[in-house]
Amino acid sequence: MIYIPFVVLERLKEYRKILLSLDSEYVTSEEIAKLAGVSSDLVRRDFTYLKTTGQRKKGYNRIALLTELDETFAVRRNLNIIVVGGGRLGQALATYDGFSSCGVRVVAIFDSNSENVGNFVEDLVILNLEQSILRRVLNRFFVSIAAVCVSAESAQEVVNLLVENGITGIWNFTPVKLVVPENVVVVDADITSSLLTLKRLVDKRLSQETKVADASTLES
Amino acid sequence: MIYIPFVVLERLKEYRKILLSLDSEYVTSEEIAKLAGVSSDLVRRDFTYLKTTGQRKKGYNRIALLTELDETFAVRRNLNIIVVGGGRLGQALATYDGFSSCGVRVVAIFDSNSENVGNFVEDLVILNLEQSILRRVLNRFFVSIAAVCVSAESAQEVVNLLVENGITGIWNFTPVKLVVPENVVVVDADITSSLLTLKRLVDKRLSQETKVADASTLES
DNA sequence: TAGATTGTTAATCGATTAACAATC
DNA sequence: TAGATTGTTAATCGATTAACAATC
Repeated sequence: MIYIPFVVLERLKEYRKILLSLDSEYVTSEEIAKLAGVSSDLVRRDFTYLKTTGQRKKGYNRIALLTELDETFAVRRNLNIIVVGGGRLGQALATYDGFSSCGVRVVAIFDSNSENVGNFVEDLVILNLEQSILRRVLNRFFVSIAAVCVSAESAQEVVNLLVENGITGIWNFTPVKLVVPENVVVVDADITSSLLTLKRLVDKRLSQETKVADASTLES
Repeated sequence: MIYIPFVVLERLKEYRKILLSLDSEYVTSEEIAKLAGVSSDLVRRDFTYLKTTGQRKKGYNRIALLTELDETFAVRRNLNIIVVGGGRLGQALATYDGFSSCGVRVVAIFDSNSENVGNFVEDLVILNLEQSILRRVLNRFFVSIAAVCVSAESAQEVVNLLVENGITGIWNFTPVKLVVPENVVVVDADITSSLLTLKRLVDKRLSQETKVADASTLES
């Protein structure tokens, strides 16, 4: 597996999304660049981390690029995960359409609230988050990844239980900074981060508008 | 508003999360650095973008730092948004606990599926996504931001409608690359991006394990 | 052919780290 | 005081851009 710098990976994901939105046979670095908001030089430079090469005057074969990007992100490789937390978010996640096209399968959904246990979320029954059941599911389906959608208050406790029972990857949908052993990986996915980006953008725009208004006032 | 580079903003969000997870009066750059997985030099350098200064031998006042970070991300400033899409994800978002502490209020939830219209999501009724109703809500509550949680298929169409009616900020929960006019901002929030990060990490770990296994095989 | 586009080298720019004086 | 920690300067490192030869 070739090492690819973090910033490049982030852009490759964006290029992938762009390629999925197009439908022509060939795309040029310039086309991709425009949609991604970067320079075409950067796009070509990023593609040097891939094996796929372009054709002069034509550009890159869109499907070939997509295929390699899917390999880069292991899209085709099947991955079984569990969802922990049977609230609205957990349910939304457990039934997320996009998983099938990314090789992800939710094999079970857990909740520690006995009110939710036993309820159906489409064709999955919410299981009691309890050591023996958890272990059986993890072994049976070779699960090492858990999507954690519980309340902020119980997040760390739940994660501890998961880790004790062999989970080595946490997909963290809570806003909590989780503490885990070295061998466990946390990928943060809660919306706070993008929310703060949004709020700063709105705030920036407001202050710019104020500036513009001030300027016009001065001019008049 | 002081300009802060993108990468620094991303780290500031992480520091904020870390500071929220601690409870001491003072924190040192070293403590934060350890939890964030960066060097303490970098933390101090990042803090030069803020007005808050530390105290030698003591570190930084945690609350003072948090207060300034909250200002940086406009956490206290109230922002009214609408949620578009009344499915599981839309419902999860409309009832998201974290909004209140970030100054965000969901003032309405829309859906174009007549089956969902009229249903309650806690104390909000799902409204019909229709121009006249939309306009009235946007004017009444001074809304410029819409969280879009509709299906991938209808995403672009829905966004067009929103933009035509004055929405200038899209919080995009669909995996679609949206096309919008220049004056409209899109902040992507769908989980595909973090999912691909997760899958690559898992894949990397698997290939490392294979390598280790190979090595031991060779040794034996 | 001429024009368009890739792929790559060299130059620039920006971000991180190393180092350390200041000082609580 | 001595030790710990900040804040900043200088050195390094890495990432982006500029430029252009190759060529379809």
